[in-house]
Amino acid sequence: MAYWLFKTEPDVYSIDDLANEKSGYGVWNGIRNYQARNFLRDQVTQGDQVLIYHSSCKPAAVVGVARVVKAAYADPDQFDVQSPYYDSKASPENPRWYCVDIAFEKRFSQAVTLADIKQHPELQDMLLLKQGRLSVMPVDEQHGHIIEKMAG
DNA sequence: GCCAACGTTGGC
DNA sequence: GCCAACGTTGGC
Repeated sequence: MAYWLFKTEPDVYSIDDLANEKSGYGVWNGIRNYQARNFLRDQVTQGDQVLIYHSSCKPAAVVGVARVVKAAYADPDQFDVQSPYYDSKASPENPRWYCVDIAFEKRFSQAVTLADIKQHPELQDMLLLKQGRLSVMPVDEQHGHIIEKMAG
């Protein structure tokens, strides 16, 4: 069972928005970065755990956990001319971008901030600290456990 | 609001 | 296919 970290800007879509989805799950779409796309398309599996990370806010932090309920499928927004995520080079026969469905699992009583992670000696190897701009990334299982423990 | 990191675009 | 210019992300 793999761990992932998904970033989101809480102003756009927060963990509370995910928790409040009437359908019981949220569509994780709008990923338009090839490295993140490849993880999403090729490796994110139903049942995987996802650390939800709020970015571009004070403080940036891992705020809770979700679970993948549906593996990658073509992101419908890439075909929607009205959508900001529209991509003229993508077609249903040849999709370029993918999304997954995730279900809210829990919100941490205590968010684990980026500063907390930077201070923890055992978390120095996290991709989060090495590649700041990646929005979907794998997390070592040990690292995931440490973060869950820090959240109390 | 600034700026570093880094991905993408486009001219050659 | 190289690389400069440009745009975006995201922490501070």
